[in-house]
Amino acid sequence: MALLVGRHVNRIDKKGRVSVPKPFRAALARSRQDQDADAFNGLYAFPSFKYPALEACEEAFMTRLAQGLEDLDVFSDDQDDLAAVILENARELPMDPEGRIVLTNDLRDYAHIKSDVLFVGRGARMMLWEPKAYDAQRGQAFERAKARGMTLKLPKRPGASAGEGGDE
Amino acid sequence: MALLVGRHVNRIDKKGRVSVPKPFRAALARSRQDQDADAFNGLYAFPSFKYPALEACEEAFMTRLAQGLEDLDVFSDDQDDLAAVILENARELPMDPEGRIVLTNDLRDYAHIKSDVLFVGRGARMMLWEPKAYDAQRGQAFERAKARGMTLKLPKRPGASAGEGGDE
DNA sequence: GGATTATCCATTGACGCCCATGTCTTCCCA
DNA sequence: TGGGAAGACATGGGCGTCAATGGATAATCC
Repeated sequence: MALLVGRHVNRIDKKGRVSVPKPFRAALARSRQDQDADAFNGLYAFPSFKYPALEACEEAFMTRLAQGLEDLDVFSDDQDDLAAVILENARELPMDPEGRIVLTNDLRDYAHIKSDVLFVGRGARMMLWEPKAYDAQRGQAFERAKARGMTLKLPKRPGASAGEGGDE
Repeated sequence: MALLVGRHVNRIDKKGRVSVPKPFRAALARSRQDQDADAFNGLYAFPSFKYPALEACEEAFMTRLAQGLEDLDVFSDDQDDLAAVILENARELPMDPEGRIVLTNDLRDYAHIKSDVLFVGRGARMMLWEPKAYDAQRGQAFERAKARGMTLKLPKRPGASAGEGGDE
């Protein structure tokens, strides 16, 4: 699985191209080694239904979404609907030799992206934001987490033996 | 898992670099042997919610966080939100051949770090402090611990509403 | 054939790598 | 037991390389 972390801002040129940040490309490339050598080399992008932003991921992740449609044990009906909507609205964005993608107009419009794109690492996937729109949203999320005094409690993974607890 | 212990102060040079204490580097290197040979060589750092300080860890730790988000549960709960906020605010800090990292401006500002960095071992991860801020915080923690001395000795029972921050 | 898309090449600015210096501790031997 | 040498680690700076960006040319689709 790719490990996408942090934020990066890149500019869209007049041909509509924007570089995927190198750390993300590297993480995706590493992840792609474990998969089909002939997997699609690019990103899958679709509108986020929670935010005025885009979600993007590698092929493996989309595959899991598609499988969700076949496996109702894993997904609730609501989630099943969601997966369908996502797949319908998703776009394949091929990457050029320099690691750039071109956002389609519908995607750009949805996220109100004009000249700059903010890439936000979300672990297995990433989000693409109009920078100012993100600022408005993100500050809140950060303050919420802080206010709730949320502590770092790692998800328990079956089989994981790293006995690392929360803080203090 | 890395075992980080003790405190070390190092100076930031005018290029923004600061040496990760040798004992920490050694512990991380040992831990890294057990993982992917091509794992990211550096630290992941993100703001602490509880203190004006930074948390830093190795890739394995961040991967566990990301895996909490990886499942396709779109209706995220508090833990997922937290993981997301952490991942968004985290930064990859690559290590140069001399074992130095460069703190980004946002990270430095958050912890009010200027010229010196205090590295504090925290077991699996470490904290990065402005030295004076740590002293102030530590004094308070000591007083708090002293005041609570008795109750802290009580074993924590599941279901017991230990009005103590911690989990929630 | 015109427009749109993909590959190739050039520029530039940042940062990663290499080497030099400084400082502190430890070890060795008189 | 003290002085000096030597190693280890932190620190400082110069330079080459790479990533982001811009543009030109070649391929593809309608």
